[in-house]
Amino acid sequence: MSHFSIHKTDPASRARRAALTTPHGIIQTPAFMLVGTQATVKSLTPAHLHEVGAQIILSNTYHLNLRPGSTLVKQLGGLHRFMGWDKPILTDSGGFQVFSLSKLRKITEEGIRFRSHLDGAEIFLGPRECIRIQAELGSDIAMVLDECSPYPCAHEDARQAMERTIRWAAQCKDAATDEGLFASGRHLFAIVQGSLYPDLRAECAQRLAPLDLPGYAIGGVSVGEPEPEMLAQVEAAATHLPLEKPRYVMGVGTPPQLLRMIALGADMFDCVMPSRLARHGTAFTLDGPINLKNERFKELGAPIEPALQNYTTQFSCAYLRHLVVAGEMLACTLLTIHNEHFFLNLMEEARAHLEAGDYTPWATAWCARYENGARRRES
RNA sequence: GGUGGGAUAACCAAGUGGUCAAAGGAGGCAGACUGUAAAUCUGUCGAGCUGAGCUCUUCGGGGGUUCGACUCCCUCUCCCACCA
Repeated sequence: MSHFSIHKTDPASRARRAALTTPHGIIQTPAFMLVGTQATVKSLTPAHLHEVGAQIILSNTYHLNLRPGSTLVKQLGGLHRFMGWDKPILTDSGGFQVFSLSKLRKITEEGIRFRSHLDGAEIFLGPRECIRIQAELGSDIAMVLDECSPYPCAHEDARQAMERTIRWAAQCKDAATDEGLFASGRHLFAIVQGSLYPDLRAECAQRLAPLDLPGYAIGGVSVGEPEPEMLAQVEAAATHLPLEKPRYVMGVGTPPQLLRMIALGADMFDCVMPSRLARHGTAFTLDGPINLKNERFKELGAPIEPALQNYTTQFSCAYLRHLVVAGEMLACTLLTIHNEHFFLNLMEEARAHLEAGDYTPWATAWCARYENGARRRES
């Protein structure tokens, strides 16, 4: 029996309702993964994670290797035990840091040489290192080392990054086999690169498919390009990925973007948006995001979103605004609970509508309300 | 009673003859944030005009010197310190 089973497909789009089995449990898809880069979803405890309905969280190879070190985590019983989270964990490879810490790195065929953003020490991350670290962390889903192109990017440069990503993917697969990753039921996902070029996206997806990995990701999106271009890249890659494997779009997106990518056949997502915006005072509502720092919430006794039930919605906008304005740390926790719940709840509804067979009309109406609400506030 | 120090934008605080509507901070109001070097960053905050810009009113009160004063002089008021 496969680790990925598709239960239902949407009659009006390429969306599908499926489930992905990992050593720490089954993930119902479409799924949103909370980002816990440094072995914590900022401001939340594992109890909160369960409460908001998290099925799986993402953590990061680069950061955990720098501090506290993957060997230590392994000694202490692995990442799950270390952080007190017993459900699945996906670890990002550090490939994205190639992009986001670009001033501190040098890329060669062997891998990436970083200057630590913490103390400037030089560190090397190649395919083998990257897999070894993720194996030590004990992640359920490891990611291959990839090279994320900046935006904009010349076709030739994008091709080179793509070629390197494909070579590294094969090396990562070998390393993962050697580490016994697959034997223990853990997964390795390859990553499609190719920047904004549909031909590269298609080629990359087609050339990665024969590796026959447990899943495929679409990377290098939402790095500054306009939304239509981002969705076009997802579509270009997704249509050439194996139907029977999970597809994970890395690092996105806004709620409407998630629904649109589901329609393009994407199954998994992760994004810092709900937690970061929470820390910056923004809360998600069915009518678009609101900035609680705004004066209009000063005396508002209503909850952020009356249609949603979570720990935070018992409080008034006025109270939450007060916490944000006063710089209280509880503001971070409460708003993160709400925002993460908002995203996870959206995925739950999407799954329900996929099962009911009315995903496309539902998603269209949902986006219309969200985007009209946001627009109404702007005017 | 004497001597010295001080009063700057609704708060703190620089400036000490023109480049000052006046640094900086705090605070207010808005904006950004998409595989987290982010509880971060950006803009804006005397008034009026839609505005690059222009006009008007500001540095305790009053008077003076000067082409020109937040900056110099006189005086008054209030605060602070020390001496009586």
